[in-house]
Amino acid sequence: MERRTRQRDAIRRVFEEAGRPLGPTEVLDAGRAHVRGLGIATVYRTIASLVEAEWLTPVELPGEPARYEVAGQGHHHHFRCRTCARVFEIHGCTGTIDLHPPAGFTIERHEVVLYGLCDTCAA
Amino acid sequence: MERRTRQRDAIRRVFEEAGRPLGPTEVLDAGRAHVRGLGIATVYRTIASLVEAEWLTPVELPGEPARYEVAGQGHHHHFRCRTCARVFEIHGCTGTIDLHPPAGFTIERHEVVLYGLCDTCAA
DNA sequence: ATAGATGCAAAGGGTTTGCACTTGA
DNA sequence: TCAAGTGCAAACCCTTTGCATCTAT
Repeated sequence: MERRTRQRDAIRRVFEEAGRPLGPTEVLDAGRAHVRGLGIATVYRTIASLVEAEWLTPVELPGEPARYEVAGQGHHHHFRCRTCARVFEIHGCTGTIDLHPPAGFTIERHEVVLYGLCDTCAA
Repeated sequence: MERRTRQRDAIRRVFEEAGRPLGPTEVLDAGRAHVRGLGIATVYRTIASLVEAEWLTPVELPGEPARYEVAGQGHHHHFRCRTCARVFEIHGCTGTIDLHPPAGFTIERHEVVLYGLCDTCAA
């Protein structure tokens, strides 16, 4: 991520305007509105360097290709709509999980993924 | 899943003896100890029909190919060892998660995945 | 000018499918 | 017997990589 290019500006802008985690194909589609001929390889390479630069964070859900969101948003969970398949960030979730692992197992972290209907699809 | 074959017996046995979720490659490797020349396509097809028959349940973890476990074990979470990458079933976990989704969002279910060190790798 | 970035196409990994051969009932 | 099941190889999908071309500095 050394030079500033139209492609990279467009890809960053797509993430900023989306406000939710996006997959490479979603980025490609939205990015082509800004840069005609944008290639999928450029999307993947740019995402990789933005993750490396900690400007993006990977969001991985079970059984699906990785999405990415703008980094630095603090602790939150992710919500996937079962109808439109879009993923949203859910802030303000609290809760505790009491873990009783088998003897000898050490739990270092956990991931929580929520599923349901988003506002648009529920309407 | 209409005929009984050496391959299918071997694959079911591999799952029963493993006692933890297995991926197709793990099944292939273990299955070849019982049936020489076992093919990966047969593993995939047999897993698919065992899932269809509800004898197996898919276990999907973020960013990884699906694993499968013997069905009918009630509610439990999954634990992935960061060192050996094996996945274990964790029963007896309790906890609550207070969810405060945005207005209009409906949460129907959630998934929890635990990460850490298994007993063997911690030793 | 020139090294970094891009786009295309080919290559990679995991999974699925087509097809001729094998085998269970 | 003969349709279901198997193994191989090719096809697929998503992602990464090689390479000639383009471009920001």
